[in-house]
Parts: sequence; structure tokens; C-alpha cells
Amino acid sequence: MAPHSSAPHDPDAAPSARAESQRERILDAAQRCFIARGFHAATVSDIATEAGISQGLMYRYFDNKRAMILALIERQLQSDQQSMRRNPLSADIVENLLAIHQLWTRGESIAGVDAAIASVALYAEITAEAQRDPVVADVLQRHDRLTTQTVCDWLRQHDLARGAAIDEAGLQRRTLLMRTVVEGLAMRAVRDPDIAPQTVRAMLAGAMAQVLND
Amino acid sequence: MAPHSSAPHDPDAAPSARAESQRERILDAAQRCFIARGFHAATVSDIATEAGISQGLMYRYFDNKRAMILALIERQLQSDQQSMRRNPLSADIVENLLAIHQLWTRGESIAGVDAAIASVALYAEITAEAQRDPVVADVLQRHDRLTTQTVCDWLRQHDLARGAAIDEAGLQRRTLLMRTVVEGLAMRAVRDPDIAPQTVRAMLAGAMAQVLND
Amino acid sequence: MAPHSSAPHDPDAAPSARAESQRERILDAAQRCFIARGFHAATVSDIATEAGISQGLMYRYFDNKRAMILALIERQLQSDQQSMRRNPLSADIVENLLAIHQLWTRGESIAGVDAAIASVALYAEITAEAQRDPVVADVLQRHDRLTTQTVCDWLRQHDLARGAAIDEAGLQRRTLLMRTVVEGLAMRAVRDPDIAPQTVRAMLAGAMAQVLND
Amino acid sequence: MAPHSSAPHDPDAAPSARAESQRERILDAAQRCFIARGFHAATVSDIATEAGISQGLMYRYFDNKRAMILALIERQLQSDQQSMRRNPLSADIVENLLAIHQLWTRGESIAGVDAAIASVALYAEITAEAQRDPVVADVLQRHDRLTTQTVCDWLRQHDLARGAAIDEAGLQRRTLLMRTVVEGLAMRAVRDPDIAPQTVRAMLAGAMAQVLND
DNA sequence: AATGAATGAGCCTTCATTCAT
DNA sequence: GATGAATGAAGGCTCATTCAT
Repeated sequence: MAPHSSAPHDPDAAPSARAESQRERILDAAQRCFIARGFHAATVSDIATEAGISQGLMYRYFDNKRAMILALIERQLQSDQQSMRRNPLSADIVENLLAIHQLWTRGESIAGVDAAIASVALYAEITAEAQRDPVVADVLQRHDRLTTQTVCDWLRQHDLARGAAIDEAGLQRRTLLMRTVVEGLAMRAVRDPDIAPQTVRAMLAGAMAQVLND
Repeated sequence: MAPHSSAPHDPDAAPSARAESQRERILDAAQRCFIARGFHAATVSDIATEAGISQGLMYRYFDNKRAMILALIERQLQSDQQSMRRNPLSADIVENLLAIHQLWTRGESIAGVDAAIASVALYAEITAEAQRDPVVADVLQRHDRLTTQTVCDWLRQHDLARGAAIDEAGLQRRTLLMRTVVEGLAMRAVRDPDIAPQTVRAMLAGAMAQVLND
Repeated sequence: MAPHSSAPHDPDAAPSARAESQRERILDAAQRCFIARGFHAATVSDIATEAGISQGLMYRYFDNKRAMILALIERQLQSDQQSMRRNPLSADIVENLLAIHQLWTRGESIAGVDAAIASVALYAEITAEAQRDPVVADVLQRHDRLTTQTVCDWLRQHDLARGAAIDEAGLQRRTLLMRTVVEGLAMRAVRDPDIAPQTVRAMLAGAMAQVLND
Repeated sequence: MAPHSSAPHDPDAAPSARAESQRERILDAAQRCFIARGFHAATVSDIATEAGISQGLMYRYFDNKRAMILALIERQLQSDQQSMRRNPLSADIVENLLAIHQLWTRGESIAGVDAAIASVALYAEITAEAQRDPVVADVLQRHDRLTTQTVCDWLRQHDLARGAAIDEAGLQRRTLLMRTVVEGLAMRAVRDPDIAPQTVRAMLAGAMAQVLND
């Protein structure tokens, strides 16, 4: 019908660059609102205002509020994965996590930092949602396995580099420990923001020793 | 107005036993609803039905919905603490956590089990709320420190029992590790419910070794 | 739970007298609004205002707007049937229809008159809805057959009274003619309200002669 | 602005052939949508899609949705009249009506058939609208009288052809009967689609005998 | 103490209409 | 002429809260 442009409401067509950037603007706004108020308390009106567009227009880009939530979750998971992939294991891992812990502690949303968890509030809310919404649970699990694979590959490379024998069961154990400690630390940062940094550093040093050298 | 009992709406009077048990019933119902649907999606009507009372009556026990949420959070934190206090460190700690991990994995609400986290969804939602609501954050932090103290005392007792030297910095590090691993594992259980149990056991064995024996 | 009263929102309980009278008030208001503006143009807010209650309260008595429409249609059909049943065939049938035609012509809603069609606008709108909504179509057809039976029985009694032989095919033909003329006349009354009464009377006389005496 | 053609948005200019054909396309689409969903439930977007043009463009041909409805009603009435004029009274009138009744019964829109009522749903909705909107009522009545005149002329010709004396009052009576039966039958077709065809034929035979031979 | 009817604010969503291109 | 992005005003509906009984 209109050969030179494909509207966002035409599901068969690839979205135009403008449409894509609008979606991103909306998702950015949604992210801020969801972090600030939560998935259910944030209103479509909030998001529209934050995005600087009218409420009605949002429905050209998303079928409904739930679709916004799902799209945001999907985007968040993909961004998390990319962060993990870009951020190789290093000797500085303890110091890196320590720095990120400080940001979590301040409740700031982390942009430009390669953190697997950009906002603890969003991470927690997505997790809660996964226990209620099977669609969210599925998306989450699919991404989770990719991330686990990424971490596992890291460790395998690390072992090869240091000439250690490859032990698959051990790799999985250490991957799980790595992820558990990171995510647990995020929760700790919110629930008691005043832990002494040296305690965190010592804990991380011990745990990362197991991750990297066992 | 009610000559034979001090009504719960009289703030100056000590709540009667009956009033106290009503509050408990309501909070029990609220807990089930909040776990199933979340703080904001659960309606007052849901909770009233679940508690088997009328909507209007709830407002004799709680000023409003927010007060219910706060009371539930408070109660949850106290119950978590009691679990921790009742559940001393033992050689079975790995197997205990493994069993709880299975329950988390199934998304079941844990009753009668001495788990620090009765429902991961509720735990996550409370954490998210803490990053938005300073009142929640304060309550959370106050309880958190008590719990940290409880765990720390455990470990001190454990060290005394095995004749180890007492190292305060080490105790704090191991306490943090303990809590981080438990809370991280709860999140892992939701985000990827299909991790192999032997992997979890191996990870826990390694981490708990550091907690108990370092 | 409450043994002495059954709330309208409890689907298992028989509605209380109060609830029933509220439903009637709402349906009365809905009828006025639907006649004045149509099923789809009339708003729930219109109806609430007309009924003198709040919007929210309507949803204690009807699940949604569609349920109101369906309930009104059902009530209308039942009332039509009762009119037919109360209003036996008589020598005055021509004059009766003539009088009703005058009311139709003025677009007035007919109350207290035993007219099969109380409001032509409502009758037309229900008919239109039947061609779109299978549920409405079903309800309509079910009632229609009862009404047809009622008219058919009238005519049979009439024939017996005048000593005529009973001819089933003929009864059905005359029943159909009777109903067709009545409903057709209703439409005529709206589409050209200025037909001369003597023309209507003459037409009815001829048609009713066939209905009553063939 | 458009030097080579008189644009439809210029009210002083005669509409170009192109503009006229666009209007027809839009009205065709509108008719399909209105039949399927009703005046108020059909959206401008529906109609635009059905017509294969953009929403914005429709506003170059019609001021607003109401203007579309009015134009469609006007066109419908004209087309009905032409059908009546093209379709002279004949011995087959009973069989013709019987065939049309079948189409009404199936809820199909009748195209290419010389039926006075192309769609019962549309006919009913227009009738309902006439009782609300004086503009519609006026247009309807004006057309109605022309149609009545057309039918009346038919019958006069018929009488002349068979050598009967011309009786003006009788002509009006028979015209009214004719129209009443046709429109009443349309309603019957929707409200009880399962009437036996032989019953319809017998009823029509009797009524048309009065129309043609009295 | 207890009920549940009643309210009204506000939410998600739709849609007629406008406007920049 | 033509598009479709954008707007804003409702509309249907929900729900926390209040109140008469």
C-alpha cells in the first residue's frame, strides 16, 4: 500500500528507523518509571509524560502496557548479556564488583557501566514477576541459560590460559557461585546499604578465589 | 462504644487478644495474596475474601492498604529473624539449603520450614519496595542488622566450639558471604529453576566451607 | 458467610429484594438511554446518571455494559410476551393497533399500554444487534417462538369459538401475517409518521380480516 | 494548489469524476463496515482500511464520521428507490420476495439483487437513528414519500392494465399494505430465521392477492 | 464488631480528528 | 492528493476507601 514506509502498526513490515527510535524512547521512559514506581504502580500516563508523547501514541508502538513490560524485560536481559560478554574476567573483578556495589548501594541506575544488574529494583521486580507470569519466566530462563553459558566459557578460557585441567562439573559449580554471589550482593546492597566496603572486598576476594582458582 | 473490649480502633488501648488474632488472620491472607499477585496487583477485596471477612472490617485493623503492606513487611522480617535464630548452624546446612532451594524452585510458599526467605517473590518485591520507599528501607535495614548480628553470633559460637581463634573481621566477611549466597541462591532458583541439584550442592559445599571453616 | 443477606456479587445466591429493585432501576435508566442514544452511543456514565447512582455501583449489579444490554433485551422480550398474552384478540384489534400506531408515530415510549413493541427505536436496535451478536440472536429467536405460539393459540381459540375447522398450516400463515403486519407497521410509523390514519385503518382492516376470518 | 483538477475540498467546485469515484469507494467500504458492526461500533479506521486508503484522506471527502453516515443513508435511500422503480410488479412478486427473504434470513448483504432492503441490519439501524436524529428523520421521510408514490404508481398501472376502476383511497391502502408486509417480513427474517418457507409463501400469497387484486 | 452498599478518583485503552510532510 | 504520526477527549472498568445500618 505504501511501498516506501512501513508503519509500526503493520505487523508484517520491518519497523522504520523512526519507529524504532520511538520504541526506544518509550522503553527508556518506561524503564525510569518502572524503577521508580514498579511495574504495576507506574501508569501509562507516567510513561507517556516521561517520554514526552501523548498516551494514545504509545499504543501505536505497543499493544498494551503488558507488552511494554515484556519488551522492557527482553531488552534488559539482552543488555545484561551484552554487558557480561563485553566484560571479561580479570584480576580486577573484585574491585569492579566493589565499585558496582557502591552504585547499587546508592540506588542509582547504572548507565554506561558494564554491570550485569543495571538497577537492583528492576532486577528484583523482574524476578518477582517471573514467579507470577509464565511468559516472563520463560523469557527469563532462556536468557539465563545464555548468560550461564557466557560465564562458563569465560572460566574455561581462564583455565586454559592458566594451564589448568578442564573439569566440566567444576566449571558449572564455579559459574553458579559467581552468579549467586553477584546477585546476592545486589540484594545485600539494597537491604543494608551501610556494609563496610572492606568487608565486601574481603568477602568477594574469598568467593572469587574459589571462582577463579579452584 | 464497645464496653466489654478495647477496640482496635482505639489507638490508646492495648489490642485485645481477639483483635490481635484478627490482625494475624488478615496478614496471613495478605501474605498469600501478595505472594500470588504482588503488592499492587493484589486488591483489598482479594485479601478480605481470603481472610473471610468483609472489606469494611479490614479498615478497623489497618488504616489503609499501605499500612497492611508495612505491617506484613515488618512481620515477615521478624519471622525471618526468628527462623535464623531457631535454625542453628549445623553440618547439614548444605542439605538444608538444598532442600529449600527445591521449594524456591517450585515457587511454593514455604510454611513450617525454617527458611529465611519464605517466598522469593515476596522477598524480591520487598527489596524493590525498599529502593522506592524510605520507610520500608529503614525498617529493612534495622532488621537486617539484627539478622546480621544473629548470624555473626552463630559463627562466633561455632568458632569457639571448634577452638578457633576469634577474628572479628573474618566473622563479618563470613557472615556477609553466608547471607549473600543464601539470597543469591533464592534469586537463581527463580530465574533458572532447572539447575542440576548436584551443581547446587557442590557450590554450596564450597561456599559453606569458607563460611564455617575459614 | 452472611446468612441473612445475599449480596448481588455472590453469583450463587438469590438476589435480595433490594438488589433486585436496584437492577430494575438500572435497567429502567438503561432503557431510556438506549432508546435515546442507542446501545453503543449510550455511555455507562449516562445510565448511571439517569439511574441516580455512581458508575462504580453499576458494576455490582452487572458484569459490564454488554451484560446490561443483554439483560435489557431479555427483559424487553419477556415484557413483550406478557403484553401479547394479556391482550387477547378482539373485534377492536384494528382500533387498538391504530392507537398504538399513533404513539409509535410520535416516537414516544409506551408504558402501561399492552403493545408488543414498546419503543420502535429499541425494537429496531435489538433487531440490528441480533444480526451481529449470536447471543442476542439466540435469545431473540427463543422468545420469538414463544410469542408465535401465543399468537397461534389465540387464533386457534378464535376459530374454535366461531366454529371454524382447525387448519394448522392456515394458522401458521395467519400468525405470520399478523406479526409481519404489526412489526412492519411499527417501521412505517417511524419512517413516515404522516400517513393518514384512515389509510392505516383501511390497511389494517383488510389484513386483520385475513388474520381473523380466513 | 492542484491546478489541474477541482479538489473535493473546494466546496465551490463541482467534484471531479475521480473525487466522485473515491467517495463511492469510501461509501461502499462504510456500508460494509456499518452492516457488520453498526454506525457507532464501526471505526473510521475500519472504513479506511476497507476502502484501501489512509484515514487522513477520508477527511478530504467527508467532513467527519457523521457526514459519512448521512451520505450513506442518503445513498441507500436513493438506491432503494431505484430498486423499486426497476423492479415492476409481476406475477412473480411472491417468489421474488421469498427468495429475498432467504437472503435476509442468512444475514447476507444483498448486492445486485433488486431488494428494497439491502441489509436488514442497516435498515433497522437507520430506522432507529431516524427516531433520534431529526436530520435523518427528514431525509428518511422525504425519500419515503417518493417510494410510496412509486409503489402507488405501479399499482395504478397494474389496475389500468387489468381494466379495474381506479380508486385512490384503495391504492393508498394497498400501497401501505405492500410496504408494511415487505418491511415486516424483513424484521421477521432476522428475529426468527427458521420460519418454514411454505408458510412465508402462503402468507405472501394472501397478502399480495390483496395488494394486486383488491 | 461487622457488613456490604456506595462513591469517586483514576487507570488502561480506543478513536475521531488534525497536521506535518 | 495522500500519508500516517500524533493528539486529546472520552469510554469502560477497577478499586481503595467511606458510611449507613
